[in-house]
Order: sequence, then structure tokens, then C-alpha cells
Amino acid sequence: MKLAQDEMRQRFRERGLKMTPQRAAIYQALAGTTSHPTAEDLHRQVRRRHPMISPNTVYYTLGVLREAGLVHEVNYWHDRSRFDANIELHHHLICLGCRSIQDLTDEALDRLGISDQATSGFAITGHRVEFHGYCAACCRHGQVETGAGSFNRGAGKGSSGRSYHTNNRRAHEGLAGKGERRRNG
Amino acid sequence: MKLAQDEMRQRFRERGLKMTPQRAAIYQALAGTTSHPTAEDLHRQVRRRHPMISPNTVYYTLGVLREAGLVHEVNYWHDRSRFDANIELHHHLICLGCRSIQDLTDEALDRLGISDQATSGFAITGHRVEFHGYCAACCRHGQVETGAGSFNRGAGKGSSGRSYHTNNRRAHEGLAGKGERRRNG
DNA sequence: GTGCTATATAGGAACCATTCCTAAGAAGGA
DNA sequence: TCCTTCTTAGGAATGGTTCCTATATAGCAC
Repeated sequence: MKLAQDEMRQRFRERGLKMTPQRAAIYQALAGTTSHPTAEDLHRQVRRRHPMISPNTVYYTLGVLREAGLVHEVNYWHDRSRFDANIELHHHLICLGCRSIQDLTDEALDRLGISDQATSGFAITGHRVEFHGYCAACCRHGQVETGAGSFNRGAGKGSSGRSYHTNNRRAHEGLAGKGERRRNG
Repeated sequence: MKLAQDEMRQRFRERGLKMTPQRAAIYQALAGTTSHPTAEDLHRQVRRRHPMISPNTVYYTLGVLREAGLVHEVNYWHDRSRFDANIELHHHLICLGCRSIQDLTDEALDRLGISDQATSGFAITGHRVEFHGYCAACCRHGQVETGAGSFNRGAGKGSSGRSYHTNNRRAHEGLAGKGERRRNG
């Protein structure tokens, strides 16, 4: 959904946030997608209209928006944070193949509860359900894995999704080291 | 639960994993707690009996165990991965105060489902429910926050839990920079 | 408008959990 | 006992994110 400038300005003002072109562009970009982009994704997109914007500004702004309750941050893998401007209660479908995240709204899931005795003094303020599996595209392309424990597999910053397991095998096979990384500057 | 050596050896053998003292110590340490320790926590604990063990070995071993389906990895914040030897279906109580994670078992939650049309072609293989709130200890000590959007707040590697928001304020207040970090060698 | 002040931005350096690389060591089977 | 393969330790590297700082700008008061 494309947000009207006035609507955005009001949301910012209500929370005591200054409105700047960069800030507006970042929030607009996030509000305009349901794909849960990373900070880097957002930076790349916003840079089209603000070539000088720094990653730092994107991180800082996302932090501010998160503090203000205007965006959510999700971390299903340990590689990078992903963001979401949908702050209504909702749930997630997490694809183990391509790592995409889809929103899921379901009133029955919204109403989940558990007995006080099961929580032993824990005061619950909210909840969220995550469903794991394979998105339609991954099902079509046969990305479905059958191995055990496939969720939360091989993330990590320097690895572009390789698992720890490949650690030494790669060395023995003489594969390229740090050359073929994701980043394309 | 303290695992018998035989039981552990069998679990490893079933999955084609070699059994080493380091590996046994790491898995034993994880199986003996419900606190969802980090790799660093485990390294610290295992080092008491294996002073030469390297963090690398801990990371590698946890990766192997995860691949084999013997442990789960969770990433509720973007700071560090946390691990769990409980591989039965269960759910989590996540404290927004001290960031502790408690296991929660509940058969009704285990049976959650959604209609096929709501998932639009997504093939579900599993699910998990996360409840957010404040643990009993944090409730006692008045750690409860009332602000909006308090989940997933200010994580990040270099920050020891400080939020992005403090970025510039700290500079203006002239607080110490990188001196007072968590790590204690 | 103009001026003022607090906050935002950009850029560059730093941080540190995690991974990569490598050689030497150990487990488990023949 | 030997051999092969997987593990370990250590040290270097990686890269998402944060820190530091000077400069720029939003928003308010006049």
C-alpha cells in the first residue's frame, strides 16, 4: 500500500519523530511491500531516489521506527534482520527453501491462549505463530527437503547460506574460498 | 537431564557422527539445561573440563548436531544464536526483560492448523508458537515495559543491547565508547 | 521569513559473532 | 595395526551492524 504523505506525516508526528526525505522513503518502501526486506534491500531501493543515503541512515532509521512501534523486526535465521511495516497482529509462513516470509492473518490464531499454570508466573503480552514449510514456488521447483531438523539451517554472516558442515569438506575439495560471495557492491 | 554415555553414543551412531570427548561434552552441556545457551555460553562451560577447546569447535559441533537433527537453533533477537537439545515439538515463552527463553509444551498448541486456502499453496511442515512477555523474575523486579513495539528491540552485535536510538545521544553525552563491553576474555 | 536548537545524516572506523583456512590429531573400520 | 576420513585448534577473515564525529536540516519560537 502506497501511503499518502499526510498519513505518514501524522504517524511520525504522533510519535514525536522528525520527518525527513530519507526517513519517508525508507518507511514508504517498507510499507509498500510484504516481502520482509533486509536493511540492505531497503538501502538498495531507497538509493535509487537518494543516491547519497548511507546504510547507517537506514539502520538508524529502522531502529527509530522500531522503537516508535511503526515497524517490526524479525530474525528467523541468524544472517540478517528483516523488517515489516505491518504492525497489526499477524503470523508468518516461513519458507525453508528460499527463506521467504509471507504474512498470515487468522483470527483463530490471534486468539490463542494458554493456562496460567502452564506459564508459571510468566506474564504474556503477545504471541505469534510461525509455520515452516515450502512456498508454492519452491514446491514447484522441487526445493523440498526431507531431512530432519531442517529449520534454522546454516545461516551465518560470512557464509551466504552454507552450513557449518561444509566447513572442512570445502577445504578438502579445494573449492574457491572467499571469492564467490553474495555481495555485488 | 544427564544423558547416559551409551544413550548419547547411540544417538551419534544412528546419525553417522563420530563421538569425541569435546562433542560429548558440548551435547551433554546442552542436554543438561533448558536455558537455551549461546555458543559462547557452551564454550565457557565446556572449557572447564576441556581447557583447550576452541570456540571454532563449539560452532562446528553445534552445526553438525543441528544438521543431524539433534539440536535446534533459535534466533529471537539478532544478537546471537541460542541452542536447545529439546527436539520434541514445543513452544517458547520469551522474556522481553531479561531475554530468557522458557520451553512450553501444550498439546493444543501442537495441533494448530490453518485452512489450505489461507496458505495459498504453501506446504506446511511444522509450526511453533512464541509467547512474548515478562518472566516471573522480571515481573518481581519491575522490568515490565509498557511502550509499543517492545519485541525485537535493540539487539545487534557491538551494542550489548543498546538501541540504535541511543546512537547520537550517547555521543552528545560524551559517554565512554567501546570501553565497557560485555566480553571479559 | 529568520534564528535557534535538537535531532538526523553521511562517512569512515570499529566491533564481534561466526565462518574460513590449514595442518595436525583422533575415531572407527578393515 | 594401519588407513582413511572426520575433528580439532588456532589464526585470519568476513560482513552485518554499531560507534564516532562533523555537518546539515527539521521544526519550533519569534
